[in-house]
Amino acid sequence: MPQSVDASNSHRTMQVVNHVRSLIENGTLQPGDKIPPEREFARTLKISRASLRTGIGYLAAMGVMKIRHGVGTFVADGPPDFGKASLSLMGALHGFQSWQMFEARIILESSLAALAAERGKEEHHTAMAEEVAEMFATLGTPVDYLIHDVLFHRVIAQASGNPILAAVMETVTSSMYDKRRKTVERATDLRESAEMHREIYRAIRARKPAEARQLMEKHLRMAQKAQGAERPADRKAAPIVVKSKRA
Amino acid sequence: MPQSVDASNSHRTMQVVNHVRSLIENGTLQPGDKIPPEREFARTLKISRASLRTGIGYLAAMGVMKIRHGVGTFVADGPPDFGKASLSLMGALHGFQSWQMFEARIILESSLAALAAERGKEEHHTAMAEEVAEMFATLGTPVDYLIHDVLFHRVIAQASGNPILAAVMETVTSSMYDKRRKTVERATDLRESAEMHREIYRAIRARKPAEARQLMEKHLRMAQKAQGAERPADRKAAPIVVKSKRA
DNA sequence: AGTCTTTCGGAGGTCAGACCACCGCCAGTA
DNA sequence: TACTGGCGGTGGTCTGACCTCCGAAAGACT
Repeated sequence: MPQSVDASNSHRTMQVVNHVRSLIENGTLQPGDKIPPEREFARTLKISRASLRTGIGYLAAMGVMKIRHGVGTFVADGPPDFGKASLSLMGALHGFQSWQMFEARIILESSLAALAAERGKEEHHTAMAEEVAEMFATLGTPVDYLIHDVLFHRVIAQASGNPILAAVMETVTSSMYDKRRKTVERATDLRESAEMHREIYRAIRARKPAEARQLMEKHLRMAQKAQGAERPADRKAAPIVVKSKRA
Repeated sequence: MPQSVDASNSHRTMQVVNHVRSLIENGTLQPGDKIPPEREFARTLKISRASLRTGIGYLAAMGVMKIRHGVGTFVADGPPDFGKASLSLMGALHGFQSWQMFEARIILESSLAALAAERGKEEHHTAMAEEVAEMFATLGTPVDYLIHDVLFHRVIAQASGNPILAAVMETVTSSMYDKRRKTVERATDLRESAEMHREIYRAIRARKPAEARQLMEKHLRMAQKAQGAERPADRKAAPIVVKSKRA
């Protein structure tokens, strides 16, 4: 596949996207930078403002740009962020199952935990410890507990030193957030959960990858069970379709 | 979807996105379906055609819709497909390293191989065998070889029975395609590569998850080395930023 | 009759310019 | 000093006309 990008989008849109891409690649545009106002930028590229906006919109949809009404348009600066929304849409569209989400999460996060155990720095350990402490402190308020739970996992992703995997994990987990928030409400054993997080933290801090991986896996499987999202017995295979890359 | 999604997008755009989402969720819109012409759809939603287009563009950027100039706009039907373009953009933006790509790929694909060994159906085995055969048949033409290489890995992803992981893998690998194509040109040991694929196939067919995982990992590590994308010695930690979910 | 060519309608793509909505800042006021 | 109103800049939306592309029906040629 020579080209790249997708065929779906039209000429002008791609023109904008590619222009921005080159600006980023040659360092002219850095994360957090503000791009020129639409009117001006459009004049520069010699296209209408409408077309420019289409292109910018495309980039914003992919999380590369952040638009702030009345302020300006900026290059994304925070941690990489694939379209969070996309997964939930895709889920509805392709009928992703809950157990598949968990499976993906288990695979990603246990590896992430192992990597974090290998590479985590002091500051990561500190951050993790703080979140664990917060979890114990919020055992009484599930909603708050969840926040620190999520944060804890996020720190681990950071500590793994692999932003790609971290971003993927973020995408997957964020699409489960809503469901978790409901489940957490009637959770009875937050204490046990917190305990497990603490163990994971210890394994990572002690630089024991295998142990961290195993504990994380155990933790997530338990969470999966708590949410009744186990994989059902065997299922019919989906029709095997291995499309050529060509559109 | 109560929570965030992203703050980046404006009222009308989200209106369109949410409308389409509900149409998909309640089954009115199926993969492959054609949505009404822009002018008509815009009238239905009581918004301008321009705004409608912004929303549709957003969906298209995320791979949920496919737009065909002069024909119409359709709901994506093929395998799930996160914005292929996005990763390469994000890569340029956040400076993803080659070794990180490989690391992600190794983690994903070895797990995928293990799952495929557990769940692969006859048809998957058949398809894999075919691709392996094709690989041996195209040892002399690297470009063609690569095609079947990619296809082989894709079948494994299919066989894993987890479309989410498959989609993620696809996103990661597709962003490496270009580089691989160059590397393959001067490859001297395609035969060895083909041989490894054959072994992986055997392990999967024999339903030996652990073995399949290990072989896949070995295979990819070798590919990584061939491309000189190993992880350098130790690096400075990135500043730890754990943003709250709230925008 | 069968096939190639032309035409045309429908669908998306682009454009221009006016006007609306939002945010941040600064001057003026209490 | 602290509050408040207004202004300028920036993104958001609308209208409506025109362009380009694709596919199929209609017509012409063999």
